[in-house]
Amino acid sequence: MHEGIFKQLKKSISCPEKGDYLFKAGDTFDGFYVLCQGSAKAVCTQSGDNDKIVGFYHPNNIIGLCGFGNATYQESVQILSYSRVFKISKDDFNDALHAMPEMAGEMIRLLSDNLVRRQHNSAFNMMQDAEVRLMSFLNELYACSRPRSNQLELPMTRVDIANYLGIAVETLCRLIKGLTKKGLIEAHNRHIVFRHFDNSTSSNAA
Amino acid sequence: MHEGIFKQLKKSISCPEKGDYLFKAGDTFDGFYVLCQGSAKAVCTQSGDNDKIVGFYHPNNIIGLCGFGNATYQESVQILSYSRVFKISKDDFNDALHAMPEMAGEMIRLLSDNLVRRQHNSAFNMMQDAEVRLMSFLNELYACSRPRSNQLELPMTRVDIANYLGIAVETLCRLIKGLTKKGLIEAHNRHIVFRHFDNSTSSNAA
DNA sequence: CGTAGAGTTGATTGCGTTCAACTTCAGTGG
DNA sequence: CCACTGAAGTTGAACGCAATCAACTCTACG
Repeated sequence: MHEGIFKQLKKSISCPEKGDYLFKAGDTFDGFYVLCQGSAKAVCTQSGDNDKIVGFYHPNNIIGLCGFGNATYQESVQILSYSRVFKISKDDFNDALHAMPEMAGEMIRLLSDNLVRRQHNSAFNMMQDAEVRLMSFLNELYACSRPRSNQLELPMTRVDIANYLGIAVETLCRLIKGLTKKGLIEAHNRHIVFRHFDNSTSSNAA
Repeated sequence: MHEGIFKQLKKSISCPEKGDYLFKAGDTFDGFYVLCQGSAKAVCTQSGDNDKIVGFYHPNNIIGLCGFGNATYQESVQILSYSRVFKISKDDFNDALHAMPEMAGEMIRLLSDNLVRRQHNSAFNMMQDAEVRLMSFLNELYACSRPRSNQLELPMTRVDIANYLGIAVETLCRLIKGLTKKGLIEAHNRHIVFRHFDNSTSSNAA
């Protein structure tokens, strides 16, 4: 969204593959990333043995803002599909902060936005039942995919989705089946067709 | 936590009473607050009719950071008990940002911290069952209360706690009963006595 | 063709919700 | 000071969503 802010900054580009980590939780924070193409997931290692997916990243998202706080990244970010990312190093950013003080405001706004988004998501996840959350998740993914048709290719596994939504994989499976039975979507593996856009906002002809 | 950052800033003080609002969701953002004394709750009005408590504020917490994003506050903050708050206006803060560019870094760190905290809370709430969440909630309240004994006076109602934890009031009641039966706490109305601090610091907390 | 991971289905169990009734507490006015 | 009132808190019974366990199919890829 606010990726434009960092246009003027010095940055390095790289093209990580599926499975690669941009960084892991606990690594020393040395900069943040702009995802230009591809997708990634953010994982937190909770107390104990099990991980929790706290979010997915899509093109134009900023990755690694969690690291400013105490100088180490607070989540692990793993690439889901071949991606292109810009990296803006901490030092370059700090230099730019002094050269262009108006960028501080932009960064503060960006962080505040992220804070609000997480807050709303958290509230939403606790109030709505699993089916509503799933449909909302799919709609958000759809919106992020620069839709050219009423279709969507999921970049992540069922296990990842279930983990993110806080439900069991089996439950997710049954929910997808339920949505299909209701005529809202069609799902073949990771290919999703939306069936409720017949007359509403979708602008394309497909 | 980072309240010290704003020591040098121009600020106005006020003493809101229980029930007062510092601001409501949708109000024009004109500054943020430092809670010096008392307590407050943050409420989000979700789509529909029902509200959701997304957090409680304790002394030294910063309130209103959610407003930087799109120039309006994104939550309503209501005072729970007689409080003292500093307000730092948006304009004063922006002036200070130009005068002391190092403050930008501090603010960015503060926001990043908040982001991480919300993220962890969100993950925690989705993974743990209600009893663990409640005990964790009580422990956090205890830690925020500058403990002088193993006791705690809850500033909020059962309804508020249940709403925040995402459970029914009746469930909360039964959980408290359960924790009491286990010998972890004693609860008389809003007065809580912790019974598990006898020998170890906290083996199962956190 | 064979294997391992991904995805699906069925049966059973349990945690937390809902609804309804009740008790306790705090504040108000007579 | 006591009686009244409404909010806050508690208890019980029944229901339902989602978890768990186990078995199975499908898909990708060597």
